[in-house]
Amino acid sequence: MSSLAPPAPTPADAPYLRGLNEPQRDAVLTTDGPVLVLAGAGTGKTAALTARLAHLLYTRKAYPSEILSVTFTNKAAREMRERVARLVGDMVEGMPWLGTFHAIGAKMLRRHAELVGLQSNFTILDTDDQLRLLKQLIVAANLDEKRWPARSLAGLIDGWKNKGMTPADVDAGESERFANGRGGELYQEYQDRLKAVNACDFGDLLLHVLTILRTNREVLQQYQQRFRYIMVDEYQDTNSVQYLWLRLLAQERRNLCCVGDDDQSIYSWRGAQVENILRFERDFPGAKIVRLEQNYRSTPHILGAASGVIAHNGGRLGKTLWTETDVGEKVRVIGVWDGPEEARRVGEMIERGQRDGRNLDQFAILVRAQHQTREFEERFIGIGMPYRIVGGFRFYERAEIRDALAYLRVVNQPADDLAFERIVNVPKRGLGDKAVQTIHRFARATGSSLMTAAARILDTDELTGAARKSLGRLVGDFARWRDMAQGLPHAELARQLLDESGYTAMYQAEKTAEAAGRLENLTELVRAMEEYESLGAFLEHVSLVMDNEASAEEPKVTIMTIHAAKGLEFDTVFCVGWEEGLFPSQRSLDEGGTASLEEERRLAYVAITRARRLAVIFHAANRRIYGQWNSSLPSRFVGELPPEHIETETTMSGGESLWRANWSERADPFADVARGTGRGPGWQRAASQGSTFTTTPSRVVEARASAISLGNKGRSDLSTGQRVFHQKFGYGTIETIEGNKLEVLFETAGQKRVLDSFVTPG
DNA sequence: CCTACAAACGTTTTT
DNA sequence: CGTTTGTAGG
Repeated sequence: MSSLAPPAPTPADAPYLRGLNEPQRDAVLTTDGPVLVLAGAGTGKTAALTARLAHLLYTRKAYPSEILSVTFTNKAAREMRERVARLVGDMVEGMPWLGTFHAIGAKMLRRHAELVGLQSNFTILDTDDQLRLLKQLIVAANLDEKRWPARSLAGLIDGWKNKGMTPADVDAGESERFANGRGGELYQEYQDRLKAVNACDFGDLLLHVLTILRTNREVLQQYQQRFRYIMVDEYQDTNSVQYLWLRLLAQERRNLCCVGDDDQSIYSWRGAQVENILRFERDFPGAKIVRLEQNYRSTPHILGAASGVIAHNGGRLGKTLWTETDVGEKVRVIGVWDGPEEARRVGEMIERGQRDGRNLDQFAILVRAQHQTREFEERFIGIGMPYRIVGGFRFYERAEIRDALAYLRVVNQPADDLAFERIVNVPKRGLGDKAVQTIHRFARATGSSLMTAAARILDTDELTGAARKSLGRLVGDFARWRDMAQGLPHAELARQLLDESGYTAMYQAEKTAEAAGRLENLTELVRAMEEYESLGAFLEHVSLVMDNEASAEEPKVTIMTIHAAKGLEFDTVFCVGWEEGLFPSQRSLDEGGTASLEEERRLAYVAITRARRLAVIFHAANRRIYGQWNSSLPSRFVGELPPEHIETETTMSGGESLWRANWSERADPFADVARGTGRGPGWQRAASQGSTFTTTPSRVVEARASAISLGNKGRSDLSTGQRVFHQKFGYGTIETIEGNKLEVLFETAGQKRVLDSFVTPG
């Protein structure tokens, strides 16, 4: 720590305090003891947080490595790192514990993996791998995968993990939620399988660490000592594991500073507990509460509109946002006929803004659900308006990226069965279901990995000529790539691997725009690899951190979900689709009760408060859902906007009274037009919609894995001259036995070499 | 084993 | 409506 910054200046005129208001300074300077910073939207939360970090470093209250600083998203972590660097320079380099919960969890878990039965080079599964594995378990448990989809089991397990529950904690009642009470059992099996392949999923990164902290006093103490100060961003989004984690770590020194806004809690569906923030004072007695209420972002009308909506929620900690900026424009509320018109109007307003010299980067369209982006995409393509859609598929979620990573994972760790399975027949090399099943069966019987099983099977006649040749080539290729990995820079290795495996050729042959895009992504992937020390380091990064970094090219309109917009701000914000059933979403209305309606309302609050200068809210009278036209009512949130802060307009004849009447549900002026037939007259030139969230199935049927390794030892129940049955070759007589390999003279198939695990005494 | 076609199926938000 | 998943034929 020789490179520490200049001696601490007197706090009052420290550079990092410049421009901070009273409460912000308070938050920065109250370093010891528990602190809760209630930071309303746009109140300079990040500024305060980074200044606080700088303050701790500057005054040498802690070394960079002694501060635990967690954020929720990678973007937030990156931003904080950058901003701290601006204040304290390279010192930020020495902050290994600044990152997302998951990244920090992974780091800790790698150090203590053996305490939960993993090796430190464990792989982190993506959702796709996770689902494939669960599906296998469900099929193996003789369950109908239609009736009990892997997806819902994944959701359940995720929920349990978010609550800090290991399989042992799942009681009968919880277990009942899947396959008539077999939920807990499947959870246990899943964890066993993960351990067997030395892998863990996202939830494990937190849960395993919690288990380690709970069961290993020395480890806990070590971290309690190390982290002199703990800071948590977006505290309202923390779930139970994260909460338990923090409580354990902060217990000793009690220097915990949490920053959050209960009104912006929008992740309860992912296990986040607003209660965490609501009960902070009880959890940490003597906690200091700091309120940041001066808003530096929006105009009074925007704040007034947002506050009016959120005021309908109960159980808030309560804040009064105020601002010194000019009144500005009222929030515009525009009622349109249908979705396409909504897109058209938004486009026109942006074009007008452009003519007034505004940059396209200053506009954002905020949607409730991903599929709403289509309408705008179509319209913008039509009028040549540059746009960017944030969210959707992350870079590392794209098929080609995951395939490429799977290849690298197998090179890195040949026992990575899930990765192997993913690419064994990609590109198509004649190793279909049947071949994979054979490999699987053998791997299971011998307790070895798929790669090992594949290599052994080559010495037999289990696979037919073509498949055997193909598999042999693949196994040989991997052996060669593993050798190459020793000498070659890993980016170069990846390049050659993708080439020699025929993977790039597969897309080159396609000659579609989509394939070209995929090839580009692969190039990008290889390029990104160059920045990492080792293949292992890269794989870690990619599974945790890599996201679509919108390379700032030309200015574009941003289209994204409200969730994705949290923490961002734009000059002009279009809040679209404010209709009952869409926003608030039907689902939240159906199942969640008031709690989830309030969460929707917080979303509305988040959406409006993204705007600096102008917020425009749209609602359409007709919308197409599943290709069917439906008439829709304006969202109840529209009615909750204080009239003095809004200006309404409607493009339909009859003026605003139309939708007001509509909303009150007395007379529905559109009823006979649209509702009756479900199909209106001539307005359906609308865009399509749909969704893209389903995964490629793998049809590997597998029984439960045997934990016993047979190695090369043969079975004791077989002897030469014995009659045996083989699924493919029928009955035959054993001629020779060599370890686990048999020479059998089959009655119809003739002499074959087979593996003992494939025959039964017959 | 692969390709072509039909039939369900699903639509919130994501580290 | 679009997608993915299952089935029949080559």
